[in-house]
Amino acid sequence: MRPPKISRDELLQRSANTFKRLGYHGTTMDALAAACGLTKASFYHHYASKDSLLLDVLAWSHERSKQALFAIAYDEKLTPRERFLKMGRRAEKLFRDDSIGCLMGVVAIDAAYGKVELMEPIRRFLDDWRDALFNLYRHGRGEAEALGMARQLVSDFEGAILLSRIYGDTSYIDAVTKRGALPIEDSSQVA
Amino acid sequence: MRPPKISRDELLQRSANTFKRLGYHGTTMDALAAACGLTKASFYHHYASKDSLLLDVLAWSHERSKQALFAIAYDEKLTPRERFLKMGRRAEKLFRDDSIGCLMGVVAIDAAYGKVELMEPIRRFLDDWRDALFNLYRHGRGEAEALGMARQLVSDFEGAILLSRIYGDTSYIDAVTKRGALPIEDSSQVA
Amino acid sequence: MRPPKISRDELLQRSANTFKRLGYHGTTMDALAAACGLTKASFYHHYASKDSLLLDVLAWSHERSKQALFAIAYDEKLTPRERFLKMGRRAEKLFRDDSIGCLMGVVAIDAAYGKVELMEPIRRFLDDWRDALFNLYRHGRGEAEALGMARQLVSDFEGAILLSRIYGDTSYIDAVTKRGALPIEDSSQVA
Amino acid sequence: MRPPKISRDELLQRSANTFKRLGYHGTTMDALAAACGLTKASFYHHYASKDSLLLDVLAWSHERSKQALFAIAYDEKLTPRERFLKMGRRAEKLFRDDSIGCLMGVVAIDAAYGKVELMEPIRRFLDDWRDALFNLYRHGRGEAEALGMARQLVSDFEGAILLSRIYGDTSYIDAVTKRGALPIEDSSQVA
DNA sequence: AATGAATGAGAGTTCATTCAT
DNA sequence: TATGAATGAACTCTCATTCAT
Repeated sequence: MRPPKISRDELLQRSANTFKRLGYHGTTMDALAAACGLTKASFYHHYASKDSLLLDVLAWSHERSKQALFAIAYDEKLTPRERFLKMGRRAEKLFRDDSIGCLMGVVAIDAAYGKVELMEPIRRFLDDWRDALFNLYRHGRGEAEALGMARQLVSDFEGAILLSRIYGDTSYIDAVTKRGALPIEDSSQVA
Repeated sequence: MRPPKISRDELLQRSANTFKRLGYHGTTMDALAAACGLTKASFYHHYASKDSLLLDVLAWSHERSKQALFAIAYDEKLTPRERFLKMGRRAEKLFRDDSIGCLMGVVAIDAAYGKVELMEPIRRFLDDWRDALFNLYRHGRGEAEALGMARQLVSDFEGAILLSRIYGDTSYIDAVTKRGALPIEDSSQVA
Repeated sequence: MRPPKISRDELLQRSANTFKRLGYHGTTMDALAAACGLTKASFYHHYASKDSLLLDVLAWSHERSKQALFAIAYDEKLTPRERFLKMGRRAEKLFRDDSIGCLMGVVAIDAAYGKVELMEPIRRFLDDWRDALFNLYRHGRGEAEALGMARQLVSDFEGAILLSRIYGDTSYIDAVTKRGALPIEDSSQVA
Repeated sequence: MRPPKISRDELLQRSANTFKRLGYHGTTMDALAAACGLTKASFYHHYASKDSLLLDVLAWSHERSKQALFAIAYDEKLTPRERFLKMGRRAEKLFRDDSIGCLMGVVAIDAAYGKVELMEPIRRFLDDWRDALFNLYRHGRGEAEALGMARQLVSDFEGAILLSRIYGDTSYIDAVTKRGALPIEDSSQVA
């Protein structure tokens, strides 16, 4: 049988970027198909509907962030401070891919109003991010305080990503990273 | 000539809320008309197009924030700290109106990709907000530092508004206010 | 406001004829719109979907048959035999309109498989037709027998309409009328 | 060269049933392939197009009815009356296969409007049926009268099949058989 | 022969906008 | 100004058919 013109992974990546750039409503099936080098009809061979595609894109995007971003927080080869700074650099890179923005934030604003099936995956993504940061903040302070700081940091990052998009300037993300690193004691000193 | 069924101000307010709730692409002319108690055709007596309406809505929203939010920063009857805390309370109220969100952020994500005529008003809004905060941070520190803090605070607020929308919990906004107030010395002590 | 290009009644009539001629699946929204002198988009101003139109068309068609066909069976100014013959002539005319066929039979074959919301209106139509014929057969024989005869006559008519469509020859309908009239005693003789 | 997964006969049988159930327009190539346990692409190795398949299905269905139904009329081992009653029982069985309906009637209503290439095979089928019945009615009456009776009986059967489909009750077919048997003198008496 | 992938044409539907009273 | 009706363009999705292994 004829070989696929695009792999599932590539398709999801390009669809994610398209959704991120244009928003859910702003993204047409034609735009998605074009981004994947397919015709509209061919695209439906891979996904039965725009909605089901979005759900898979959200799941794929979450998984990818887990591996490329959140996992850093649990990398025991680095000090907490190093992990945090690495996460900041990685975030700046991930959220700059193709266009500046966070797919989850975009969908939350653009399509998710009152739709539980979309809000839930988005919240799970943010929860995972928060938990990763919490893991870096927990040392040397109470759980509640660390959790509050982690929550706020996710919020800070989302704001920075949004402002970066608006001003076309990713320094907002760097600034959040810098500020967030301050309360993390360098473990090498501790050790 | 019949009298208008709805005032210009009321129409802009309701349109702003509808855009904020559903996003630009998610808002249909039918939804706008319904929100204003008009038929779609009648709505066009007030605004010639969805785009021109949006521009007016952005301007109206900016003006409103100027008076209701940014102006607080220049109220000499209050100490800087009092002004800041009042701005935080007012923000929490404004961005919770009808649905949680910031119209500017919504439009930036949903409709503004590559459209200068939309990005410019949005940036001007954020700049004004930043300037207001800058005015509270300038005392007792250098201009550059104060400007950086103000810039970051706007970003923090936008992130908090987004997370508040996603989690249905405006405490994110309060947390930003609380943290942002810390570096502002209480003028009453100073005076 | 602009005057409608077509009345509700005319629209339903023309839609009914189009469905009857082309079947449900064979009838496109374009065909319906063209039959009514409207564009496809304008057609949606009158009906929200092809399905909801079909339901209204079935109801309209039923009502029309009630008044133009079934009512004859209860016209006390005529003898039962006269009524029956008049019904036959009217049927031949109704089911020849625009194209030979019975809308209910067409939809039953073309769209109704397993769909209760379509089968029910179709059955109610046939039941009303049967009841009308029953009213003509009940005199001089038992209820059960008359009911059986009426049921079979409806079946006969539907078959005749189908064969008339296939052979392009409405004499099948006349033949059913002639045969069905035989067991009805002429009341004038009775009186 | 792999052996075919399905025989030509089986494929035609299943396709016939699918067309009968869903109508021509309602039957998709996917539905046909699924009914035959093939993929859509594989199905095209057997038939080049939906239309050419339909023609073959009509021919196959005609041939099958000839052997299983019409031939009974010429079985000299039975009396005309016995033949007729056997035909009725067989019809009830054939037209109940998979779903209640007559493929020819379904196609006539659903796809054949104005298409000679479809109407002709359908008419030939009905003509053959009529001729078979004519063979049973010719004894003891004029040719013209017998032909008229046969024509009407085919019409009666088609109506009964349609009503059976609509009401989910094959007793309509039995009733037609019973009535149609009356004018056939029992040859055993004659012989 | 079998099949997963691809596709042009078209179907049903929505939408921003215009018309005519 | 208000509004029911009308509409071209575009959108999501389906379908019969073809391609390439």
